[in-house]
Amino acid sequence: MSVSANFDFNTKERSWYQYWLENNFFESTPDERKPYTIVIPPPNVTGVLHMGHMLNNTIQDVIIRRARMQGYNACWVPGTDHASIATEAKVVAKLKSEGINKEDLNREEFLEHAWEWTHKHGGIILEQLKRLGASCDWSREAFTMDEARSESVIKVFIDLFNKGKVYRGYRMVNWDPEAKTTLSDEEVIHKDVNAKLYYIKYKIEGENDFLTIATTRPETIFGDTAICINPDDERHKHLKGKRAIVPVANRSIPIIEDDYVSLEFGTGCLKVTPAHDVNDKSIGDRHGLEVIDALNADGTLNSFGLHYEGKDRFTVRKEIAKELEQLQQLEKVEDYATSVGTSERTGAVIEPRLSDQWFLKMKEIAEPALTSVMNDEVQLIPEKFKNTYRHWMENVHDWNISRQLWWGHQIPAYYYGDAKDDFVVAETAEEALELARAKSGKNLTAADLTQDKDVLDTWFSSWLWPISVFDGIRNPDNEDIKYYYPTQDLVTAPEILFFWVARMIIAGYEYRKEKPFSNVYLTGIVRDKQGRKMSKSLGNSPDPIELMEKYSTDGVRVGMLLTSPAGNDLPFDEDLCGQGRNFSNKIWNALRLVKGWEVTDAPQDEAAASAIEWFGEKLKHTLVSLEDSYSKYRISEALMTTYKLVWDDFCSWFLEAVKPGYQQPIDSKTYAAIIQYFEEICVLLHPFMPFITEEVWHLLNDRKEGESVSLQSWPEQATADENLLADFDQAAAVVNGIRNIRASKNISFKDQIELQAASSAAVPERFEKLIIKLGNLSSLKLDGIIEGAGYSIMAGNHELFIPAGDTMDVEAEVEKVTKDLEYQKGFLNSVMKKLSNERFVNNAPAAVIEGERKKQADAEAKIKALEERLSVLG
RNA sequence: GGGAGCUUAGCUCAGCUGGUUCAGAGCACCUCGUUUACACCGAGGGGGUCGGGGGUUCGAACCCCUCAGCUCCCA
Repeated sequence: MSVSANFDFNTKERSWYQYWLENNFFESTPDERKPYTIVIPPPNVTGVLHMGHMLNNTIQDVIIRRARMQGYNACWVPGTDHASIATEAKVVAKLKSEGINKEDLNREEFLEHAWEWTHKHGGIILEQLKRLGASCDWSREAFTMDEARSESVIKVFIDLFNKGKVYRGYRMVNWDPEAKTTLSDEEVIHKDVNAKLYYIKYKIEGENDFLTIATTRPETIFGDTAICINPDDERHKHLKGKRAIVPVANRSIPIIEDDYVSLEFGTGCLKVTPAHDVNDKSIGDRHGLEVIDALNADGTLNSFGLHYEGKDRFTVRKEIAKELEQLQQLEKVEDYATSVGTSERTGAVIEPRLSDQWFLKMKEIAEPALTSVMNDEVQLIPEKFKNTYRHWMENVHDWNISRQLWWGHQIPAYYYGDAKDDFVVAETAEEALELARAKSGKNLTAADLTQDKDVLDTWFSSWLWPISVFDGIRNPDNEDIKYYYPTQDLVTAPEILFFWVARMIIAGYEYRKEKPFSNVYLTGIVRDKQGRKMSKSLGNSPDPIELMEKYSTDGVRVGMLLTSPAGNDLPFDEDLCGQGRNFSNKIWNALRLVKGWEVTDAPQDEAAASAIEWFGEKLKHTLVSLEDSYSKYRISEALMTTYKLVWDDFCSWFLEAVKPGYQQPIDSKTYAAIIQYFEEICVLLHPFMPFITEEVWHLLNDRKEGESVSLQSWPEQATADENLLADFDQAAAVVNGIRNIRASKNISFKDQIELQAASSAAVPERFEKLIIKLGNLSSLKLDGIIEGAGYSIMAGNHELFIPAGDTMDVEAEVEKVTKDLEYQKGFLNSVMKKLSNERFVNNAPAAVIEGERKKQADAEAKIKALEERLSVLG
C-alpha cells in the first residue's frame, strides 16, 4: 500500500474532528470510572481566538486527551462568558457607528441589541476551538448568562445577602467616567505618569496672609471642605483654629489637624476633598467634614465648579491654573512623577467617587480559600504564585459587585421607598412584593416597586463556574455535580489569579464546602519576538487560524508548547510552528517508509530482532520520565521527551536498524513489531498532535468504524532493562565512531569496511549484527589483536580500530592519538589530585569516592590503549 | 514606597537533595552528503569564567552576603 507524499492536513484535520464529534468521543456522563474534569476558562462570548487562547486551550487539550487515554472519564466543559463591560462597550460602539446613542434607548431596547450582537458573534470562538482540536464535551456548553447560570447567580446573591455578607454601602469606589460605571480594585491599572504639582495659595480668613498647599489636582478645589495640618508641625502653629478661603470658589473652610499629613511632603498643608480622594474621605469622616462632590458622572464639573461647569476635569485643570496665576494665588508648578489609576477596559483615568454600591464582605469567606492554597490542597503551578496569592488574600478588601451597566445579571433588589433601608432582595418581583409588604407593613402594589438598575460584576457569575456548569447551585445534589466536582485542573493566565481563580476557590468552599479544583496551571503571556505583549493595537499578533492553515494544527500546537514552561512567558516565533510542521512531516514519512515494504514469511533478521528488543526497553524507560514530566505539569518537557523518542530513537535508530535492504521485503515478525511500536508512538503523541496521529493510526492497520487512537489505552508503566539499554548505548557509540571516521576520512557509506576491537567488551554481543548493519561492515573481529595501520575509535571506554592499509595518513593519526593521550593524562591528573586530598577522602560519601576511583581506572585503561596504539603506529 | 521572581551557548530554556548525566536540550550556525521515507532530510562539528565580586565547604550553576541589570504583582 502506498501513502500520499504529504499529509493533507487542511482537509483531514476537519474530517477527523467531524469523525470525533459524530462518534461522541468527547461526551461524558457519570459512570463507574474515575472522573477527570476540566472547566474551560470561558472566553468572552463575542471574542475571537487569539494566541493566548491557543496556548491555554492546547494545554488543556493535552491534559484531557491524556486523561481520557489513561482510562479516566474525561470531561472538558466548554462555554463562554457574557463579559459585561467589554461586551456592552462593543455594543455601544456599534450602535454609535449607526448613529444610535445608548442614552436614547431604554434598558429593554438596549438588551435587544446586545442579544442580537451576542447571537451574531457569540460562538465564533468555540468554532475556532474546534479547529484547534479541543476535545470538549460540546453537549455541556454553558454561557454565564443562560438560564441555568443566571438563576444560579441570582440565588447566590440572595443567599449571601440573607447571610449578611452582601450589603449596600455608600462608599468610595473606582469610577470609570468613560464607561460611567464602577470598577473593582482589580480592574484598575496603575500607571506611572509625569504630572505637575501645583502650589496654591489660600488666604487665611481675617488676615492678610496666605498658606500654601501642594496638589496634583487643582480642579478639585471646588470640593475642598478643609485644610489639614499635622498637629506637630512647628511651621504651621499659627494656623491652628483659623479658617481659610478656597480660591476662585471663595468659600470659607476650617483648618484642622491630623497626623495623616506628612511633615515632609509638599508644604505640610493639605487640602481635604472628601468626595474625590480616599484618604481625604477618611480624614473627613474623622473630623465630620462636609462632602462636596464637584464632578458629574462623565468627569465634567458640576455646578459647584461655577463657571467651569460642564467642562472636562483635565481642561479645568489647565484653565484653573491660569486663573489662579492671574489671581496671584499660584505660587509655582513643579514636575512630579506619580501614578494614576486607569480603567482596564477603557483606559480612562479613574475617578474616586462616592456612591451607593453593593459589596460582598470578603474577609471571612476568603479564609478557607487562603488556607487551602497554603497547604497545597489547591496547588498552584508554578509554586511561586503562592506568595503573591497569600499577600492578596491577607489584605483582601470588600468586593464591589455592582456595575452601572445593563448587560449582565440585574441585581435582584427592589426599592419601595426613599429611606436607605426601603428595599428587599428576592428572586422574583412577586416574592419581592410580598417581602416588601411584610417589611413596610404597607399594602404595596407591584407598581410601587422598582428593581435596582445595576447589574452584577462579570466575575460574580464566573466565580461560580466550576459549580454552575454542573448546575450545582440550583440542584446541589444532582448526579453531575456529585460526580465531576471537584475538578482536577484549571489552566489560566496569572493575571486573573485574583479576579477569578481566588474567587472560584472562595465560592467552592462557600457553596460546596470543597475546593473547585486540585491544580491551577498558570500559563505565561504570549509575546512577540521583541518581548512585547501581543495585542490588536500593535498588530503583532498572528491570526491563529492562518497559522493553522499554514503549518497544520498539529504543527502550531507543537510550536506553542515547545517553549512554554508553566508561569513563563512564551516568546512566540512562527519558526516554532515550522518546527512543529517538520515534526509532522517526519512522522508522516516514517509511515510512508513502513507502508512501502513488502512483507514475507522469511525468518527474522537478527539485527532487526535485537533492535526490536532494544526499542521495547527504550519505550519503557522513556515512559517513566514522561510520567514524571506530566505529573509535574512540565508539558514542554514531556513534549520534548516524546519528540526525541520519535525522531531520534524511533526514526533515526530503530527504523534504520530494522529497515530491509533496497527493494528487499521485510519479514512478517519484524513488521508486526514495527507496527505495534508505531501504534504506541501514535498514542504517546496523540495529546500533542491529535490529527496526524489519528490519520497515521488508521493507516497502520485496518480499523473499524468508531475506532480511534484517542480511545486507546495509555501504556502501563514498567521497569526497563537498564543493562540492555547500556549495551545499546555502547553499540550506538561504536556506530557513531564508525560514522565519524567515514565522514572525516571521506569513506563512502557504500564501501564496506572492517572493524576490529581490542576487547570483546567493546562490542556488546547482542548488538553485533546491528553494528555490522548500521556500520556497513564487511567483518567484525573481536580477537583483541589490532594489526597494521588504521584509524582508532574510542567508544565508551573501549578502543576499536578500522584497518586502513597504505592509504592512511599515519602522521595525522599519530597527532590525533597524541592529543587524545594528553587530554586523558590531564584528566587523570585532576582525578588523582582529588583522590590524594585527605580531606576529600575522609569527608565525601563513599559513592562519590567510588565514582572518582572508577574515573581513575577508566582513564588509566584509555591511556594504556592509546600508548599501545602509538607504539604500533611507530 | 512594599513584595515576589529572574540573570546558564546566538535564541528559548532544563539543571530536582551541593558530588554519579555537571556544564545539558531544542532551535539557529558551520562542514560534508541528493543511498533507496523525509532537504520540512541525513552524518558530523564549533560554541558557555553558569550577570560581577566576596564568603561557607574537601567540593558551588546550586547555600550565604553584596553589587548591577531585567520582569511581574501590590499601594
